[in-house]
Amino acid sequence: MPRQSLTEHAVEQRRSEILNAAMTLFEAGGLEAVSFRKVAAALGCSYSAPYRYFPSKDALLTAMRAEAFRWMERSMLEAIVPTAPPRQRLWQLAEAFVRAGIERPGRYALMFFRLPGVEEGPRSLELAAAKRDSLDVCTRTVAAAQASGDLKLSVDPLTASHLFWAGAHGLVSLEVAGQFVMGRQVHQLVPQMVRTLMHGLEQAEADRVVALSH
Amino acid sequence: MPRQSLTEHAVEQRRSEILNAAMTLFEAGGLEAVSFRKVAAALGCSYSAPYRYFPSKDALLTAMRAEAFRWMERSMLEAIVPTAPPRQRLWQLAEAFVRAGIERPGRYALMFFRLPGVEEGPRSLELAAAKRDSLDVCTRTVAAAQASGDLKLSVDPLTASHLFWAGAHGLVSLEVAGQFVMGRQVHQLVPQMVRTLMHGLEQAEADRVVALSH
DNA sequence: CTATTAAATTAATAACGTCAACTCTAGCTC
DNA sequence: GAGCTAGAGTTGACGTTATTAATTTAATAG
Repeated sequence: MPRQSLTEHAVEQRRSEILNAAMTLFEAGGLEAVSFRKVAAALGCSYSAPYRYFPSKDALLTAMRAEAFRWMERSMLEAIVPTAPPRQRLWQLAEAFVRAGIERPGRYALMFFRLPGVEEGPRSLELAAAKRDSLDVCTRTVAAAQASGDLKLSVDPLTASHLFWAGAHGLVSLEVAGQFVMGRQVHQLVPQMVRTLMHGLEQAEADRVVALSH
Repeated sequence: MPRQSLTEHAVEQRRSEILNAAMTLFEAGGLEAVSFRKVAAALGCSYSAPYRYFPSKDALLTAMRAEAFRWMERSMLEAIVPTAPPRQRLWQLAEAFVRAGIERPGRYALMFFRLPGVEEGPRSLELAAAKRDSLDVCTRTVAAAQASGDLKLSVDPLTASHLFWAGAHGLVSLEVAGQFVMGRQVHQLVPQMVRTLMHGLEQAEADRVVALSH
């Protein structure tokens, strides 16, 4: 074998350099500020060099989306105080999710918005994994709260976390995607959403109490 | 005055011809299939002609987004049976929302996804109006249900409709934006979401009952 | 008919994604 | 060390795009 190729680590290094440059560009000027040529210019290399690490712009965008999910996962994990009571951890998580989304609408949009075509390629295990992992944070928190007896829900943790996640995402997305929720701050609506969902999912319990008391 | 300019109606006609062509192209091949040149080709005119009706591609995209909201509004209105009990109308609305989103993910994505840059231009009153009107369908339905006494919520109709809308959108968006809700059909989750929100918002009532019964 | 003027076309520019051909260079075999 | 080799990077090119300026077309008022 002739010339030893870059170590796997070095390749990963390059990849993340390119990715970082692309994210910085995106952060500064939105999607239209992201092009192979600008990324390459920022990196001081030729406009075609990044092709060795990302086969297409689509692949670069997909990697950016995965990175956005990882960032959200980190944001949530950092906000959760491990010593806090389980139920409160769920609140911390919701708050972190919303705060992250509002503070960095671009990154947030990257998570959920289909950019290039209509199809979501089945490719990119990386993106799928990043998605799963970030949702898992929510599922685990719910499961922990439920296991500790701090939270009694009428559905399984996965369903509950889907509902929480969707509720929070719906609100943030409405805020991020335009002044839908017009005069109001999502900050006010999200607690309401979480509280309502909690109460609703505990409803079965309450119903039982009502039924018993009759 | 020399050559009479197109009547306002004729201009509107042209605009919607262009818009329809763009939507058809989008429907068939996603965003990347939409370009002034392809639209013009489909219309049989020069690639620069549409510029007289849409000052930029951004403007065309914005109009497409507004059209997507109008479509959603129509879908919901068509699904609501005016003679049905108010509470059931809310269910019909939610179902219609979800069905529309799942059946035409492209159009749905158009509604909520920021396409070009990160900024949502303050321009386009048309888009803002289309957004408002489609949400209004939900708000009015909730308000009617509440006014008729069929639905007793602990919050005002606007807040409630924001929560319903966000909940449904969150789920559909998760489904549309990728296989997030993995093995499950949103069809199952949406009723759960609506039911949970309803129960949660009626919780105050239930709590009162519980309190009274003690 | 002529002047006027909106509408439409053409030509041109700059940027883009992508690819093929090329150069360069570090290491392997001998 | 000489020469080969393959991977990393560069350049040039092609086709497409959005957008603008210059130009042409055509209809109507006088």
